[in-house]
Amino acid sequence: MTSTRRKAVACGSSQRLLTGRGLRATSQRGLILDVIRRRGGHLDADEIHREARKREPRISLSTVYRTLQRFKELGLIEELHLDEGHHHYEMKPTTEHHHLVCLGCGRVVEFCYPLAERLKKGVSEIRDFEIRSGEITLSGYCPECRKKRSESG
Amino acid sequence: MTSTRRKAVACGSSQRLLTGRGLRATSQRGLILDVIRRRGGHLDADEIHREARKREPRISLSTVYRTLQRFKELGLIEELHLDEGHHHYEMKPTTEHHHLVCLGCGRVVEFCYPLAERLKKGVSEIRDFEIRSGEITLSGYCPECRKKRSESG
DNA sequence: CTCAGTGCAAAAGCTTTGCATAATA
DNA sequence: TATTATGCAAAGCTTTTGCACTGAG
Repeated sequence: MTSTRRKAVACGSSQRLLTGRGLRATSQRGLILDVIRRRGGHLDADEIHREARKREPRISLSTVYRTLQRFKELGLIEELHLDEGHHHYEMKPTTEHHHLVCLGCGRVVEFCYPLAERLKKGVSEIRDFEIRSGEITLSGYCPECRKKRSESG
Repeated sequence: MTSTRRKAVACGSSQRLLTGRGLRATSQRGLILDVIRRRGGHLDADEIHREARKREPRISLSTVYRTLQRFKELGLIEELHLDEGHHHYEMKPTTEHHHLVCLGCGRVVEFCYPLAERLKKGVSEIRDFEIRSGEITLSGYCPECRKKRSESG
């Protein structure tokens, strides 16, 4: 117990983040958390897996999925439904923000908007609900793509 | 051309709706449009297929998917990203509305909110974008489920 | 030591696609 | 008649699951 022996385990801060919430701190979980945190915005499971593999080549895609699931349950990350076929994930933001996707270049812009707060005031259907989460997804064309479109089409 | 012969084809109004936009009017398309229109709210592809089969048992799921794709491109219907694994579709609403999903019973409540309009005014990141569509998805607990939850622990 | 977590492979959804046939314009 | 649309079956993607093994507590 008092030895100084170390294993490849989730590093300091993430270790506490995990064990403090009843999860075992494994190197994989620490790594996945770090990948999401570092990139800072809407990664999908496959991207997270590819990135994680660079540092721990044997990590499996199922571990990524299972971990994302746990993190989501803990409220550590958020699952986004930006577009079609699959999900994106990002660290739970400290200030509530939402996403705007450019239909031309795929670029994602974030913007702040206190959703629940505003809706609670103005929308009667919502008053009696206990809102747990909310997501705005906008799509449109950014200035550059709008320019390209008007030139070529 | 002047004959009175009729085939099983998309009925009156939907026929014009389709041919007027460069699509061929087929019985399947008319049927699918009718199913979505009648139910009036967030059906998924499989539900549409099952419903359509009651009236035209040979209609295939791929036709449903291909048709939904076309309708979406034409702006006839809207694709919703309410939750996890798959999409929902509904007629393009005349008044802009969004969705609130109960995490307890799965019930979906609609509410009106002129999204783009309000955001354009208040959110600087959005000003230069040409917004094409926007979707708010909220989740939470409805009054009944909240009650159940507080009773059962 | 015990049980949660992992890797692997296989399965399970949902959606798309290739191809021959059928129907529309 | 020239395309476009359909049905069927097969493939493609993303995500989940079963199982034996490993590692955290």
